[in-house]
Amino acid sequence: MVPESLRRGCVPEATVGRLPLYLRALTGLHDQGVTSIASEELASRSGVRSTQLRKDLSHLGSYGVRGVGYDVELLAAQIAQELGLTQQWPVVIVGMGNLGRALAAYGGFSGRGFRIVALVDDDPEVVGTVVEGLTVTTLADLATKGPTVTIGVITTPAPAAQAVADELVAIGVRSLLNFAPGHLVLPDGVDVRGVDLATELQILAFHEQRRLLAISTHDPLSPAADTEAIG
Amino acid sequence: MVPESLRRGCVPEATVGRLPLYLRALTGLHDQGVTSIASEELASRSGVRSTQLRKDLSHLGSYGVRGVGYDVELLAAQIAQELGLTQQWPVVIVGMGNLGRALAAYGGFSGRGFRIVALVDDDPEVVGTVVEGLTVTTLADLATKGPTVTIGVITTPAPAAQAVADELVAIGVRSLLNFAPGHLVLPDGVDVRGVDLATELQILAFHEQRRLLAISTHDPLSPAADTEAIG
DNA sequence: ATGACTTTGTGAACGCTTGCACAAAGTCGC
DNA sequence: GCGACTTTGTGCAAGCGTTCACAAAGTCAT
Repeated sequence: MVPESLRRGCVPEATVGRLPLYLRALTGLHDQGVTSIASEELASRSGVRSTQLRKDLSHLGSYGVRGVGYDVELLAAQIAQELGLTQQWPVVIVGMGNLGRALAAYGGFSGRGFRIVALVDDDPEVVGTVVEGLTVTTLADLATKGPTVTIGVITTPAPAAQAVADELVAIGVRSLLNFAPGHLVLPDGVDVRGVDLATELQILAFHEQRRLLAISTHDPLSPAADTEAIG
Repeated sequence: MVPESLRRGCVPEATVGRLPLYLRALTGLHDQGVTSIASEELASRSGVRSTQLRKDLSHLGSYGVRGVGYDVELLAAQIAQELGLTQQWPVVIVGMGNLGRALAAYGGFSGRGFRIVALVDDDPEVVGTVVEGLTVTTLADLATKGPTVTIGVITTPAPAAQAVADELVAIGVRSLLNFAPGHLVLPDGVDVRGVDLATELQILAFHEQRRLLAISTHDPLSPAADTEAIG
């Protein structure tokens, strides 16, 4: 019942970030009828090195068989338990714009440990309408007569995000996934993960520029430093 | 013209990931009419420590004034240049489902260094329709008669993502932002960033479970399990 | 049963990232 | 002009994460 990791000590944050990768690869293998897999193969399907995979799994306990590999089903169950996916976490999406609707329509929630139990917006035109089988409510209604929610997903415009986050915390939500650009300041104990399109693109742009500069810098004007460093 | 960092050595990856945060905070300050800011204040608005902010900025060069702080406009310009945002990178979105449309409608692209120049789908019903002022084309048409694109955003269902990525790389795209779950395997030199809703939620679930277990483990029953598991 | 082979699990080394302490360098009041 | 004060920039140490090398522990053919 209690995850192995609580006995073996805590799981490093970097490992936690990769467990979902492994779990996804494992469920894919399971669907293909594969019952056993070696760390080398599972690692390449997850995009990591096999040594890293093994060390990550070692934080959960020893569920592999030396000389053979891992039982797909068993390992998937262990990771799912570690991630707390044996139960269904109730999720609320706040902000029924394009993105909020896209997420509400996304089917990958249920069956993976999450269920959308409420949709929220502040536009009177939108409140009361039915989206994906759920009636959109206001935040106030969610607080008073809505279902209990554990995870809040914020898909509002940036200016509203902080106020929404504050209200969600006020009704007991401790885990937030924020799609609005900007940094939320919240009390300790609240877990926020930000997903920001602009940030991701800008990181790509940085590397893209590096590629271009690396090429164009081949013609000389500043070569003195470079050539010394190489040759 | 050439960013300062090319002379001062390379910028750490962790720093690159935070530069967009600083840039966003700075543009916000600029809009409010603030012209100068100290590292302490800028750091708290970005959600990092001031020492970290200063070290990050030191990789770009010295643009602060001791005793005063940073010139908002100048620093923003420096970061923008470092990230390669002085030009407009042409972006294609592949997959005109809910998420693809949401991204196409998102206004935060232009003015921040990116411009959507093409929308792609493979559904004959969708190809030819106009979304956000752009006519949806096929990948084949993009390759032959489409505009040049530098960054590809993949919002297709998971099974199609790998094939789409391969085709994008074939027409010269070297930077991909993948919203489809799963790991893309691509040649060296291609930069992929994955954004996965399920992964983010599962990381939140992990911490949420930790919180709950930390409370429920206060009552004793589990210590026995320890001895059993070990012996 | 046994030896060759495969694969896991892990201690140790390495590199990257963060945080600290402090010197350097400026402003501001007088 | 000058001293007190503020804030930046950076060498250094601690912590975290990744990779390497290898022993431990199993399978499989014979």
